[in-house]
Amino acid sequence: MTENSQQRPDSGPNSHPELPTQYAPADVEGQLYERWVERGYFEADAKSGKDPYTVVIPPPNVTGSLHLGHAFEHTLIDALTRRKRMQGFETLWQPGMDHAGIATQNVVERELAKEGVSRHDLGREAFVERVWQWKGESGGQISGQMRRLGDGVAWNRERFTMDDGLSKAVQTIFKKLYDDELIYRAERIINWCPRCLTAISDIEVEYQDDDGELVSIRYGEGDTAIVVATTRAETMLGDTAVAVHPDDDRYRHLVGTEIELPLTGRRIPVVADEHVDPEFGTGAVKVTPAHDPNDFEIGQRHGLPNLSVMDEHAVITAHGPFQGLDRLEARSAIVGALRAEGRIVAEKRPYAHSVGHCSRCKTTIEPRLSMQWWVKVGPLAKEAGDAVRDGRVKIHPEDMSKRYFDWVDNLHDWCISRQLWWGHRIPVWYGPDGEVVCVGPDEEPPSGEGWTQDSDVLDTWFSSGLWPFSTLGWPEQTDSLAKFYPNSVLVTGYDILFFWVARMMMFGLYAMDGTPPFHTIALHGMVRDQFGKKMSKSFGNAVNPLDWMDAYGSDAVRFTLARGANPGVDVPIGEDWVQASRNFANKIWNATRFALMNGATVEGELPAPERLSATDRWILSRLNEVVADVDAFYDDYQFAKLSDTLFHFAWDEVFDWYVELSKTTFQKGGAEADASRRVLGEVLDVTLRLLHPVVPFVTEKLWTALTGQESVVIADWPKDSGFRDEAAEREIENLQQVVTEVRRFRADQGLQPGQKVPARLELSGTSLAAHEDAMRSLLRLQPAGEGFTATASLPVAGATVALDLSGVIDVEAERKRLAKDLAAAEKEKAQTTAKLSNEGFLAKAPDHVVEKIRVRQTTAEADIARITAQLASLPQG
RNA sequence: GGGCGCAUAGCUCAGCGGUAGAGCGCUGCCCUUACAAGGCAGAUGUCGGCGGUUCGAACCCGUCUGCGCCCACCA
Repeated sequence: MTENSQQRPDSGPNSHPELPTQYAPADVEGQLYERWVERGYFEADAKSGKDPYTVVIPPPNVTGSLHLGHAFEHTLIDALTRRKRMQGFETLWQPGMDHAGIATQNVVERELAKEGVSRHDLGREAFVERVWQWKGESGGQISGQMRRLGDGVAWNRERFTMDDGLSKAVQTIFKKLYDDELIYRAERIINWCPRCLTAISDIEVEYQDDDGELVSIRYGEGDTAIVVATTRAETMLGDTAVAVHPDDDRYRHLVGTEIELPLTGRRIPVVADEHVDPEFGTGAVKVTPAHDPNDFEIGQRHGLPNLSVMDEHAVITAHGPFQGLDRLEARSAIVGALRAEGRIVAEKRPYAHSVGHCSRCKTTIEPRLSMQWWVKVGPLAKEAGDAVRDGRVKIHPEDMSKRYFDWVDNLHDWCISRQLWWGHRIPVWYGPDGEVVCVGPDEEPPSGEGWTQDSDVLDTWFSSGLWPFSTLGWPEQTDSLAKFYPNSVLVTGYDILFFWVARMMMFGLYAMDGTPPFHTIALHGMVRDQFGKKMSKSFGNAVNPLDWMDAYGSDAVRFTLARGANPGVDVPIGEDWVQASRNFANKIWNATRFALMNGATVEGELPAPERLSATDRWILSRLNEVVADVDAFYDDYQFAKLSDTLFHFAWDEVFDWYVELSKTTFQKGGAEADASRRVLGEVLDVTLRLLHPVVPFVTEKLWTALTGQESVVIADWPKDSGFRDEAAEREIENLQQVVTEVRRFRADQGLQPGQKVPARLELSGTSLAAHEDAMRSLLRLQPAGEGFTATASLPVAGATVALDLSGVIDVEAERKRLAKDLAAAEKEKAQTTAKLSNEGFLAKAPDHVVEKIRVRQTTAEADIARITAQLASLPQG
């Protein structure tokens, strides 16, 4: 805290009995949240007669704690659902967590490693027990963070992807897919992580350019010599052919013959295959069907044997001098041996090429031939694409749908089995005589001698793909499922569009008879640091949201995040900005204090417009415009815009102008003051309700103090009453113009803000006459007493403010400033005049634009007259 | 190799055909009885370069340059 935070005592005429001069989030947030939960505000009733509004949480992994990206996502979902709840929907914000198979298993394995224990030391059962233990701790931490953030989730419905109900859902859909022949088992080349010792799916592989070495090796001798190139020399031990293009004249004579494979004493055939690009390299490719996906396909086409030469740890198993070497050791050993034989004809190093890495542990992926379970995605993906194509599901922002189609329309089959211990066990049993039985959820697994269950578990996305309906009780036909499916909107990051969103679409359509899991997919961006850099632990710029919540309050963190949330775009966030949001919360706090101390009220009907001052009519008119704007932004998921709109309306218009103007009104008292107290109450009441979904805590505290009601959580969402008063809006704009102009003059003249100046206001013939007292108060103007001499005369907006600054005024400074303004006004007049004499413009520009230019011209002319008059009124010197 | 996106004030970003905007930062004055986590006033941009369309372009089209992201089985 700075020295400035030294406070005035919280007593005396400016104190409020309950609200101190500074908002202290820590004092209110925790207890408010617990009260909301206790009162059951966030629970959702499946039997309610209200229309449903459903959003599921993108289930956080139970791998640790939430980061700022979660805080961001939760802020958006919470704002959406809080508004809908206030609008009277039966609102469900479904909480839960994801077991996150491989990620969690890795975390727990790392924990064990610290104790010097491997999972194999524990054995499967004990290890899984250990992971459950971890889940308990980590899960508690996560829900604690969610409470701090203010997430209005239905805690009584919390689910976990591994709980009984969801496991049953997994088994049910597995069985259904199996019976429909959309799940099958096959031996293929898969992405193998030699560290995690499991297969992973295509999207779990991250490609990056690594430096390697491209060696060109001569196979065969003399006439039969063919040069092939590789970055993975060790795989040559498993080569079972060399392939060339069928039309390649260079090799035509060799197709069908056999050549010698160096180091092995084996002879391998030369085959012709369309896949080979004759333009690339030498136009000849070594074929290793067991260790490369392309080669595997070539092998299939030509009936080549699949020769595996590495085990699951990527250690060479092929007999000979290289047996037992790790793949990288083997690589250099083999290159060395080939070089010794004079087989290496070229080496290129470094050779940057794209290499796949395990997204969980960054280990280089080894393509490996393996028996795995697969989902046949073709028919499912077709449906998932069509649902978006025909508009049943909308992707927001829309240009993200291109990415979606690109993926859904070009999908390979999905490898769903994982050689892990943490996850849903594959419900398939193998019999002693090679029987394969898929067991449904209500069936007994086959028992007896020799029957064993498949030891693999399912990809974690298999269960999270069911999340929109499994959390509602599916496969049981529950009331909740009937009420809350499909979900209203899915709010999630564009980074898991493929991992999660596409899978939910496929499974939702499949399991729920063609009903897509949600109406809208609202994609948000990634949280970045204040310089737009990706946040990561290794880069040292990752922020624990709790730290900022402790320092500035949850509302401040939420408001900052919401204010940066442009659809689909990454959101940078810095501590300075959180401070600014904290300041905003404090500003709201103090404005409401002011209102309470001055008797603002929400009691009784709002007085009819005829009984209100222009100031009151102006702010009510603006208030309703803001209600309409905010609604439109919410419906379009424009969180940044709605937050910004509220920020500026509250601070600039309500706090800086309306509250300041109301001080004069309250001082004068009478019927106008009474009406104004009611209007101020109304404005704050509505503004706090509008702000509540984004900054729930401070608004709850203040709104209940203002209204005496139970909670803003269950208050009605404001409606645009339709009231507009453009005349009043123009009138206050004029007032603002005059006040600003005179303030500027005062500042330019170096007058102290508090210094009183004698002045005469000429307001007759303008709409500003009623505001004289307010203007005098805002501008520190005294009545023009005896001996008043107007040394400066400021005509603005039809009014004139004459000031007596005898002996104080700096005539030269003012003359200079006016000259500058005059030049600007004259330039403006010239520009607009030119435009208005442009025939093309007049002929083609729309009326409202022409009208706008006319107004600008008129304004410029008025400014010229005003400034000229001001110049003339300056004392000659 | 394909696809998408971005280049606007010192920083991070809105604006996407009719006078250049916000927050933070910056300058000056002020503890004016809601708030110094504040008030008032102010400065700051050939809207990446070059062409084109248009009465008019930060905004549309083409092109170049520099970034970023996604997808892909180039040995």
